[in-house]
Amino acid sequence: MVRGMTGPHPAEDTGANGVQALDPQQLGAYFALMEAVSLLHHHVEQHLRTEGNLSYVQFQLLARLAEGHGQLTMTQLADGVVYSRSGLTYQAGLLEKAGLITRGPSSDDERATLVAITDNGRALVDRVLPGHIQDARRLLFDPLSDDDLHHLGDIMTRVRDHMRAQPPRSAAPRKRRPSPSSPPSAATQA
Amino acid sequence: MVRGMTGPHPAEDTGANGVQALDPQQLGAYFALMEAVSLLHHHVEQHLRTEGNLSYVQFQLLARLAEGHGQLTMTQLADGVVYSRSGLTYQAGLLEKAGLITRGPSSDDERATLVAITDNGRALVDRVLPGHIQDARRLLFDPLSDDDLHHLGDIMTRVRDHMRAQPPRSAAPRKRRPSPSSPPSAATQA
DNA sequence: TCGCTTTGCTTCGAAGTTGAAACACACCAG
DNA sequence: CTGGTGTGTTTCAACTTCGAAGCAAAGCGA
Repeated sequence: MVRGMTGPHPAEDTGANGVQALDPQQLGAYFALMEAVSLLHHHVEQHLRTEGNLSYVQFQLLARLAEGHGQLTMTQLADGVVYSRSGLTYQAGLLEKAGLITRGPSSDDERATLVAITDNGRALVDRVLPGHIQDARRLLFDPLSDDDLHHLGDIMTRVRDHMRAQPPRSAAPRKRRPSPSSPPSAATQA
Repeated sequence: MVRGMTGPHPAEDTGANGVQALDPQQLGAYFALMEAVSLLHHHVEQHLRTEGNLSYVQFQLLARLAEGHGQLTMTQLADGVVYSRSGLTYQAGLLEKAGLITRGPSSDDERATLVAITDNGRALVDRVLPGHIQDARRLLFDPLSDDDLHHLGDIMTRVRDHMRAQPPRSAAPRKRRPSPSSPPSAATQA
């Protein structure tokens, strides 16, 4: 995709904006990555839908709640899955109505809403996860060697952590914009 | 991310469903991949929006039209971008109204709609692409070595091609596709 | 304690996305 | 040619998603 960019358009566009050459290898890797994940996402979503009537986001939320056995606030949850807060409110409403999670007030912070997974929710995750993993394995890992897998995990972990260092997407300050380098703290990772 | 699955739950769930062990390395790579791309997608989307008032999908469509200098049908376009056909109709409407593309009938096939990029559209892509690439470079390639980059491109290209081999997402047959709950009578196979 | 700012969440309206159904043409067997 | 099926697009209604605005509690300095 867009490989033709180096054709009609000069690759060395060092003109007014001083952009470096558009490395075709980077372009290729970038677009392949985006398309592959897009395809993977669609397949997985379809699988989750038929298997447990869940969207990928809902699955992520449940999985996140299932791994840590404590409760999480809405914000922690939203940041954990790269999702808007209002969107999370909506999804949490659905999941609660389906009896998969519970929402309750926090004694710690009167404003916060603590979300916890129910037994039903946990059961659903347990029921759906194996198939989900198999799906991902078949689509993603089938054409990869063990070495590839290792390298991929290593690379994407580094990239993810690098991106997490950027200000979290849902934390856009609402009144003032502090310096563009506010350390998001390792709260998410820890 | 769901790493705890190997804890309370036996990793060798070879029970009723015969699922193999959920390889934690695969899990890690998979979730890191999904989250990283999700973050990347959000950043890029925001950039494209402020830079050229485009969504990522719209950019993809224009880029795809810009690289090949011919015209594409709606279906070709939708498949190329991993997008629903109805969604493409909507986006094409916006892009056409913005004067970035043109839609016209095909002389070849009376049903088809041929989409072509306009000079304005091409100019917009040229204007936005460098910054887009720089963005991706900063977020994605910054923490990677040349070797990593090479490996990543290689891996994702293979994965993408592997997934493309699966039936394209928008090609679900429309007639003989009774839902698993519709036909109480065995009318499926007549 | 009183104000002012920040933070956690929800509500609201607008925009985007999707699959199913509707259309219209293409293609093939008879 | 005629009927039946397949294919390319759009329309439609329902659902999701998002950001902005709103509300309430927390934090902080005077």
